[in-house]
Amino acid sequence: MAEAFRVIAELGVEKLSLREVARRLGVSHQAPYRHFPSRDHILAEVIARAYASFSDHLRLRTGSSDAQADLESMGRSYIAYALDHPLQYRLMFGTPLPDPDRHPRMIENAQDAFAILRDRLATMSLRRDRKQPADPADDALFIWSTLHGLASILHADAIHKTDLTRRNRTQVIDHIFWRLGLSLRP
Amino acid sequence: MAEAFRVIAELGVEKLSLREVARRLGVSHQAPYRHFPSRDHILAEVIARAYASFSDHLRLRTGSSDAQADLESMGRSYIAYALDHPLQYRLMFGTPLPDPDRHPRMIENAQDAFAILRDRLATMSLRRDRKQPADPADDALFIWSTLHGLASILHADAIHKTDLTRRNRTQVIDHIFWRLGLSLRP
DNA sequence: GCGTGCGTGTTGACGCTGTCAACTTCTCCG
DNA sequence: CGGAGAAGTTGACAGCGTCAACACGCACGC
Repeated sequence: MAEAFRVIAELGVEKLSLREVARRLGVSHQAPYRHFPSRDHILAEVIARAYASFSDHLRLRTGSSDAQADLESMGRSYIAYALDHPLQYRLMFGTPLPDPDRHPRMIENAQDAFAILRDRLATMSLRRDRKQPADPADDALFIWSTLHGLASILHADAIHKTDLTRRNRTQVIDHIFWRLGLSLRP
Repeated sequence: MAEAFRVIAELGVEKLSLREVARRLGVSHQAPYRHFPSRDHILAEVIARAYASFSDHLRLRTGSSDAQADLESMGRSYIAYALDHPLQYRLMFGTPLPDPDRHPRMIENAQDAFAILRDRLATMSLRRDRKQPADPADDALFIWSTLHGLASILHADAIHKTDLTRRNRTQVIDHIFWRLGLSLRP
């Protein structure tokens, strides 16, 4: 698994091959096949671990008592993960996933990660306004959308250079969090 | 090109192969090579056309005089394209792009699409509040983030079934546009 | 009128990949 | 002690991208 991840890091997902992994480990090209039914199963497992790592990162965040501050903390935690672990983030959200029906563990971990955000945001919504009529999951999706979109754009920018590159990233991020705060203020 | 796109539609990007395209067209496996230097060049061209199609779709939108309504119109136009052309959208934003440095045309078209949004939003920002200190490009990025995030989530949801599937998509979309409107109101 | 590029297509080969099958080796437990 | 099963190995096959060499046909300059 570790070697597979290293191959992805060095050569990219699409260049991941069982034979390359085996070669690096000094074993025959069929040895990995004793542990994974197919190449996609290796990839699915790598992605599943990325989701787990992402979930852990979100869970470990220290919560704040103020709802607004807590939201920002969670959002920044999300973005921080995306920026600190670009490879994992791209694997989770920027890569055609191997046939999900065949890899339930991967999907479970993905849903788990989203559940953390949704539950956190749901309680925060309630804390902010007890009589809020809208489904808190809708707000969770709204925030998730913005966070994911921002992370994706920051990544894409890292690859091909839009004119954003020269702009100060932190300024853009701050601005987006400011707007996000505005939209959720009662 | 058309056949290549068809192959992607039927079998997925990762299964696109020059030989398959040639086979379907009834020519030898090397014939496509006379028109494209490599497989990545075909893919890059398909993606470049997707960006062009996306730009056209955004440009053809009928603008509105009211800034708020115009924003919503543009946003819904964006989401409509993502939902009506899931394949193109995934090619542009959900696939590891072939080495961008080697395919400048693809990047140009991508930047063109973003420029449409940015320019539109910039003039709208000015119309809404002439003394706004923040860089309108920041707002453009904020909105782009939310739109792109929403589109990505709607797509991902179409693939692996999060619990969102049962919820009413239009309700979620409406809610997000409502929040987006709130965040931009002066 | 004729030759000659050149665009297009073809065949064949190479090394890479995933995957299947058969064979070996080792370890552990009844 | 013997056998079962896990793990590794070798060999094969088809599919892929790509390089090289060869074949056709049309359009243009002498």
